[in-house]
Amino acid sequence: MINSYSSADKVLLAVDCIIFGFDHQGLKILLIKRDFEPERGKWSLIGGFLKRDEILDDAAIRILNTYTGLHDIYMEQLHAYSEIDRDPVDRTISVSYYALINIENHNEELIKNYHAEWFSIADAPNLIFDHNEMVQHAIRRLRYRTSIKPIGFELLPEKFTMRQLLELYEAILSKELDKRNFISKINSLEILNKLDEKDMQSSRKGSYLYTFNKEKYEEKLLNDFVLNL
Amino acid sequence: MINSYSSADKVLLAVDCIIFGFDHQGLKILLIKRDFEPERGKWSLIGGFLKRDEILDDAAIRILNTYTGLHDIYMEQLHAYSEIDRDPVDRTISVSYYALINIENHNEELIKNYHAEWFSIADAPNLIFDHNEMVQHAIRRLRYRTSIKPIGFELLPEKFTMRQLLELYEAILSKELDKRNFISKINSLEILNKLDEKDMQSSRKGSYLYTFNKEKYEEKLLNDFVLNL
DNA sequence: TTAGTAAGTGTTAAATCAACATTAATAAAA
DNA sequence: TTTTATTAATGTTGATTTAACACTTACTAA
Repeated sequence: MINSYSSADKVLLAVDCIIFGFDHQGLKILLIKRDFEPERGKWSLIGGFLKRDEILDDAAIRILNTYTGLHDIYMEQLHAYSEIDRDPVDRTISVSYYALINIENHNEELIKNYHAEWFSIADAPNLIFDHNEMVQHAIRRLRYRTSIKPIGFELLPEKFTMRQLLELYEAILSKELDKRNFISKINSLEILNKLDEKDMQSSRKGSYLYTFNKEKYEEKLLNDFVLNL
Repeated sequence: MINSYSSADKVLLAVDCIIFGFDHQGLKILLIKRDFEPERGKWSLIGGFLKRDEILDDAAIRILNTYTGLHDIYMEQLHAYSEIDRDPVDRTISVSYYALINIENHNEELIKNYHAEWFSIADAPNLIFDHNEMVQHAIRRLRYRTSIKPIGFELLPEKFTMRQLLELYEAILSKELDKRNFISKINSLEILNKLDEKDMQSSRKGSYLYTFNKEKYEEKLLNDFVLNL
């Protein structure tokens, strides 16, 4: 009988988070050095087990909060991984989530205590289980997301320069973009506020700072568009 | 301790399949009238439980085969659903898959025995649990898929007319398409073989039959493109 | 005052898209 | 055999979008 609750096998359900951040060095992910078995001492994604009274989205939020201290983070479910021996201890199915966070906002204390660390995508260490695959999958998804929704609000500081935004897009898409075309395409979305203030760090001339127009940004988040960069 | 296997709760893991078919009436899904509790007698997606020695993809294949007799079907994982009481019997997380099948190829015997039936998307009955949501989600995904990969090979008979292909796209995207523009865009993909044979059912003039060029089709499946219809 | 550096800014040719109507082929009916 | 009815097949054009490209400006520090 195909549909029998009694004969069905129960499994552990884990949640693993691919946490993306962005700084002057590019796109990064937050990894943790495991101090528990199995694979103690190796690097892995941040994860945990689903609780009986919890939905997956909440488990992802809880896990992210535990390790970073952050609330109200943009997260999206990605995929369920179910290879039989993906976790050697017990049959565990893992549902991956990716999160976008502002790298400056996390709780450094917490991160240190958990032996977590930011790695540039390019030189991240090898990860346990199928976590490398999860990361690759998440990058593909992030790239896709970038083509149909605005991005940056979650990853950039409140005030940022056009160059920072450009470099964020270049990091995600991993290709060079034409500065002038980029600016006019971004401007056509009408999601930015240009401030009167300049950032004087990067050049003698100084570059104007921008913020996101939260209302318009969120409207665009809901209604997908096509952004050809 | 956040990472403790012993204290973690195990759950049932189900797989539910949104099975799409296409015929002269449009896009359809295969539903089953449950003859087991809970919700006996109501309509639901075709589903089952994950077995201990099975990965999710294989469970989906097994379930689809059980109800339709079909092998080698295009399937894709969609999403994991985890609301606490989504299944009233026991805590069950369900991973949905969508499948594309040629509606003429299924095993009618099997389908009848299981009280399964094809419904047009538009007038499908209300479904149990969160299955309505799963269907909506699957339609959105199918629509997206259609914009970046070729479609039709899985859903149409081996030989088909340009009109059938057009109507398939119209059904999926639920909008009318310009025939001439559609044809030239499809032709530019170079995935069709035009046969010397005509289908005389639909008109006095008769319309040319096409087949998919399997190699080129599969190449396009791998390398996403943008198809603006 | 000068030199150096990154910021800021528009134009154009090429490609793509969207809108649109007439002729062709055939079978059935007269 | 001719006419009629029906759907299939086919290209052009103006509008829009995209991609490529280089010089001037503003400011600081020497």
